[in-house]
Amino acid sequence: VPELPEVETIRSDLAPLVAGRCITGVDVDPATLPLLAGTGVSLDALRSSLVGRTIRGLGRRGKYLLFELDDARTLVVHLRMTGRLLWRDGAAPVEPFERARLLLEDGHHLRWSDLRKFGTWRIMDDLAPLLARLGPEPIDHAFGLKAFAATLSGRAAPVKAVLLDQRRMAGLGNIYVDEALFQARVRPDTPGGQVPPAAVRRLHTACREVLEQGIANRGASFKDYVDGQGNPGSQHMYVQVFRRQGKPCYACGTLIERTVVGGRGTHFCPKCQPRPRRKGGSGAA
DNA sequence: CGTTACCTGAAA
DNA sequence: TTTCAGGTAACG
Repeated sequence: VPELPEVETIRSDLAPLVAGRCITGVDVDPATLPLLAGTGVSLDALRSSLVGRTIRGLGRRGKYLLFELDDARTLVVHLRMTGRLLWRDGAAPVEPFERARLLLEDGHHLRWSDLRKFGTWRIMDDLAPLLARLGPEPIDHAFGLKAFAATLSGRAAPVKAVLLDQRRMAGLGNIYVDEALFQARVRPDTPGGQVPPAAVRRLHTACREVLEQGIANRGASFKDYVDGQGNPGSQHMYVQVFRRQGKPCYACGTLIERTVVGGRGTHFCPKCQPRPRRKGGSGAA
């Protein structure tokens, strides 16, 4: 249940282990294959794309992991809700909910575990169509306030929905969005276009900071997420609002509330994150 | 734009 | 037994 910090942690764990290694085999549970690789993709086709290829490097864009292959193609992996990629000795026991594995020349395996089978592996010749669907990285300092403000400007959708939309910016998910909105003191259901300018500035900074904190803490392990070695992160110990409904706000003591915004469970402090004043308050706070 | 479906297990 | 889950694509 990986968002940008969790995917980045896995990437940084696995990159030095897989770089320069040749793939010597691929196994996939037949019942999972059409969900994992796409309907109509045979195991033979997947093997012919991967076996014999050397992994040049491991990249990331948004929540996608990019295994760069030596034939200029890319194995694009998305973990969705419960996907895991685990670096294991070839003799290690089968993982819980293991659905696939990549065999590497040094005897290690990358084990793919995915309880809910939502995760995907796709071989892509050209990443352009994928990248075109993704907005900028919120942690990229080149993604400035002006561009950020433009994504919110004029939008009627709740600011939370805008921040979750991977086409506008890529990498935030439900945990970090709630945390960023708390840090910026913005109520999640505020229409994007009605977030006051000062709050837009705070939110721009908050999105970067919560993601960077998540990376520093190696991700949030509420339930399913583990890193590339199978170890949990610690970011869940430091969340301010996510899944803290009914508990006191660390800043003011008011009880955290839970609602649904954009179809997602949403957590906020009703006092620290007030509704913006609608009339006469359109100027900077 | 909001809602539904995809899949499975844990928790209520 | 029912509801819920950190994601996204496909609906209406």
